[in-house]
Amino acid sequence: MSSSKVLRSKSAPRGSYHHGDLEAALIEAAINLVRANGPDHLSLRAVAEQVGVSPSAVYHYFPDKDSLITEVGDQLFVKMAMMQREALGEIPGSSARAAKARYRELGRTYFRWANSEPNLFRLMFGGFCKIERSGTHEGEEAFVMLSKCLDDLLATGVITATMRRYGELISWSAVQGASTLIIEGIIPEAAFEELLDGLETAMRAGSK
Amino acid sequence: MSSSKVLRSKSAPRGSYHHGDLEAALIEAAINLVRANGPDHLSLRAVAEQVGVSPSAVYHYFPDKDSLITEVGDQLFVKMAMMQREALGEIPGSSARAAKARYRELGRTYFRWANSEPNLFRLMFGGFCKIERSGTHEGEEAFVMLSKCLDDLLATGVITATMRRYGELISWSAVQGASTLIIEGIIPEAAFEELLDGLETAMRAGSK
DNA sequence: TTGATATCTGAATAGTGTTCAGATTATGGG
DNA sequence: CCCATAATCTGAACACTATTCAGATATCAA
Repeated sequence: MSSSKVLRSKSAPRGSYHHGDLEAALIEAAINLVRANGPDHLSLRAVAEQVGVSPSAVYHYFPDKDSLITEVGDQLFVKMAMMQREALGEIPGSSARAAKARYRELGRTYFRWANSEPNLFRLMFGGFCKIERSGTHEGEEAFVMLSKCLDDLLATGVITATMRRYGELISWSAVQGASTLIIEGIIPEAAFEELLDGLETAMRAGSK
Repeated sequence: MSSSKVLRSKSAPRGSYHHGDLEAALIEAAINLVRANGPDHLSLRAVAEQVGVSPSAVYHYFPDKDSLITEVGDQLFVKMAMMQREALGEIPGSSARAAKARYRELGRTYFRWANSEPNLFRLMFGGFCKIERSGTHEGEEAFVMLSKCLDDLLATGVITATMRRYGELISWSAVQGASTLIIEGIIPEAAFEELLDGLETAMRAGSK
């Protein structure tokens, strides 16, 4: 089959030998191919063809295929944090009601991302990208947003101090797990809202 | 490199043209290769070579590579349920203490499986195997074990009736999610015991 | 304009999933 | 026992993959 539409960055001279911003174009093409075909089934040659470049050109920017995938994963984590930030921005206020709404929206955004782009979610959490992690998440934006959200829930009396201690771990784990179980067809989609209900109930009255 | 030790089922005539129980041998070899190299990077030809058979022989038992992987996934789910059953069997008694111990051991077994064989866990929950699921889990053994465990916790007054309602969903999701986050190196291993503490605290006194 | 350097190509190698005609072995009926 | 038939497996082929490397092409600095 003939190569379909070729993607070039806006600042790239069309038809020139040099591409302009090949690295970014390769990552973008890889994201689209993973989205369509899954993280396994990603072909380096298909990525190169999408961009309109020879397969070996890729090796000037990435030592191998796994490095490209890892870079893609990195960008996806950034993108996901951006969505969380945007979601939180739309719910201002310091009332208990607002704090609860922020907490749920944080979870919903996480799940919506997983459910709308399951293949990207699988790439992020399926052992494909080897990102070196600190282990502690005090600096990472998404974790900080969740922490602040829990602080607000504690301050407005929605959750107990005891449960505040487990807040990040339980919330993150449960939302991550439910997302996986749902996109893999193991539990129904409607289970997610039920999980949020359960989480809120659980955190509300964990024994002090 | 020369093909290493060839695996044949015990009842197979060594060196004969026919294998004996090729299907089972192929699945076993596939499991070992996935365990070592990850669900991506599984090679049909490597599976065939392990068993000492030509690549095309595989196609007499599986229409394609994905079908073999799906079959492997199926068996892994059975194996996992078996481990849960064994773990529960070692904790008899109807006291609250025993019920709590069973609940924790159910979670620990789930996590131990994931943490000791991350590549098999990734195969099961990474979108590799296309298993057709009912959606409801009333018949599935692992789910039933968790349900009974929660019934005992309710009967012995460890958890409230309100939280009993969310028991399966929260427990399963949280354990699944924590397992993923830990084996992918996103949170530390020690977080799992902390999660169990948090779960128990949360379920103990959810508002009635 | 002229090196020097960054960027990309073309061809080659080794390995992949999959198909299919045919070789080999087992099985059941006479 | 022997033979036809069916089950099982092989070998070669095809199109595809990641990766390497010598060399072609473009950009940039002097």
